[in-house]
Amino acid sequence: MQRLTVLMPAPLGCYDYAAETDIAPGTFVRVPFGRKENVGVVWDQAPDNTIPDTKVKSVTTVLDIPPLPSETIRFVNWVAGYTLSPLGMVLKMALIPDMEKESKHSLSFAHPIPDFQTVAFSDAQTAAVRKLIGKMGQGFTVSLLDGVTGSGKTEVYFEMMASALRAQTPVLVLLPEITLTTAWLERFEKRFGVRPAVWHSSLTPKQRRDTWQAVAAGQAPVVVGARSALFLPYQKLGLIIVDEEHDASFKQEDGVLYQARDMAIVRAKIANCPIVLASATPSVETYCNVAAGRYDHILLPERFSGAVFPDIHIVDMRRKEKGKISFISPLLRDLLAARLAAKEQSLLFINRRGYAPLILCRACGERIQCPHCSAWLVEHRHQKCLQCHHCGYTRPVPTVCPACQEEGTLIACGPGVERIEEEVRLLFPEAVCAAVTSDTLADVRQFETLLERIAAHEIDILIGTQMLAKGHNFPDLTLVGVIDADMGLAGGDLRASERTFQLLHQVMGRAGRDRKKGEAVLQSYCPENLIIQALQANDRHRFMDEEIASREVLGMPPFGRLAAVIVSGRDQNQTYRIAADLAKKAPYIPNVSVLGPVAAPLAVLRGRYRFRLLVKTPRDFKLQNMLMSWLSRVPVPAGVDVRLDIDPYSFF
DNA sequence: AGCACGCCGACT
DNA sequence: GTCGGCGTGCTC
Repeated sequence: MQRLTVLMPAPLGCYDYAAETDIAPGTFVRVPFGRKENVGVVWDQAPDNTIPDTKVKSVTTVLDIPPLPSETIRFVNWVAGYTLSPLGMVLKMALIPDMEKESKHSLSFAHPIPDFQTVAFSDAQTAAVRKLIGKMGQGFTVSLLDGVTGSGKTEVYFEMMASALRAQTPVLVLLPEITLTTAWLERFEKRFGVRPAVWHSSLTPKQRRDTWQAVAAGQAPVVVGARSALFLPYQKLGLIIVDEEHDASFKQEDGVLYQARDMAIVRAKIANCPIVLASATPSVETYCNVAAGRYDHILLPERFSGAVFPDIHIVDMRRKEKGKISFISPLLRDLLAARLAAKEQSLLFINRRGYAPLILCRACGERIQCPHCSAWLVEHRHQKCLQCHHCGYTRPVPTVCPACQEEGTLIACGPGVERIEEEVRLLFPEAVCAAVTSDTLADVRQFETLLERIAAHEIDILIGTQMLAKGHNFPDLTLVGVIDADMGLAGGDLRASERTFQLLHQVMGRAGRDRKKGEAVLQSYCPENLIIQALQANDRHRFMDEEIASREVLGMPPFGRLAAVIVSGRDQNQTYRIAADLAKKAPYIPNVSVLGPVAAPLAVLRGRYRFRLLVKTPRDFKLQNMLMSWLSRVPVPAGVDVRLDIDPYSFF
């Protein structure tokens, strides 16, 4: 009898089992677990000799499923160790729900044709292509493909993919979920003659199963997916592309907390293959890695096909005439009118859903709050209700103030998409406008229908959130208005400036992508802000250099490392006691600081009180070991939850 | 994560 | 007197 370890897709570690013969790691097995039977994977960990033989049960069946590749096993181990998540939780991300269910016909994706379409390149693009292709088959390398919107980044990395396809090695392309649209897939099909395999959260169970099995069988030459596609069972990856590398949505914020861009680099290292990060506005982290010589920098300097960055007008909203409640400045109004006259399209960007972010009583000052979260309720006039954007709580709009019972004293404060839409309809009743937020579009299908309507010029003025900011090319769109350019800076967290800069740069890039030169209007209450200035000058380096300098002075990432400890519970006092106990028992290590606890910015979320501690360490510090030994010395009662977020992006 | 066991409120 | 609420504890 052999003893081996089996890992199951549950928030647990490995369990020991007995088997007649040795079974190779990666093999799928069925094992008794509690009073049930589970599917698990034979793991590469050593058995635990402290478990007596009497407790060890036997493997029931060896399943006829292609074994998990050893690279996937190593990757799962690495991610679990880095994020301090239970191994089985990470394994779960690498499997599909009904592992035993067999697809009727094992699906294989058509092989993309490397030379299906030949593309004419500029000199800069040709040089970039040559450099990138030179990295194929040379082992692990990281390159930043850095080029503004319209510089032809996609076409350039398509050439590198063609090279991987000729070498018969699978390719993974990671995209932010929102960019993964028909438009991207059509571009791929035009270049390679077939559609790639796709992987994202809204696949049906059958599509999921078919695709997983095709990847495992080596029958998916190209997979295009959102972050979870990293965990598919690739046999021998030849290339990874991470497009829109700076996008904050690569950070998974629930379950296992991981940064998919960073994990993609780890995955490439394990596969010993090249990885390319592509962006028009690289993240501070990536920029620093380039500066330090860790990543190769491949620059595409100009906009391809003569497209140019728009002319930018800054409007100081502080000089607005008193008493007049208008969110659209006279300049923006005039430019919108000119676009309508010229039969061109405009986009108004406001990154806030609903009608107004706050309802205030002008008699008693009451602000209507969510009963479960420390957040204001947002008025949604279309749905005739107030909503909490954090927990989903909904209530009707009250007619009297809930605090002082006065009638007709409640006023809506600040703008949201719906309110801007209302103002636009008032100003331009003849224009066709469309509000675009996650509440007006139920699914990907509707979003794509809308994109088609925009492309067909059925809409004159678009009003929307960041859904509209990313990677959609509308040739007739020549004006972008940013209603509140300072909005994203309010929270003041580590990456607020960076995110705002990237988002505004991206949304302004929507204006005048082809031929026509566009215009952009930035409405700001703080026009002297560096971000606004750098955007106006179209000078990314000015912003980045300053941002990097300030991170360096403060020892913030990537010059130092951060980990957040989030303590939550229904009992405020008990929760705080645990958080305080953690702070008291924090180890003293030179250059390592433990800050807090402080009430989280969202102090109550879904009825749970939340306190945060922040660990700040030097760049090369072994954060995980310190966290593990620290937390093991603090007993946590049931009802209180302690979560770790390594390299946090969100500070709520 | 499941799925038990276990101890307190409204029902035949 | 039982049915069932979900709090806590275990699964090799």
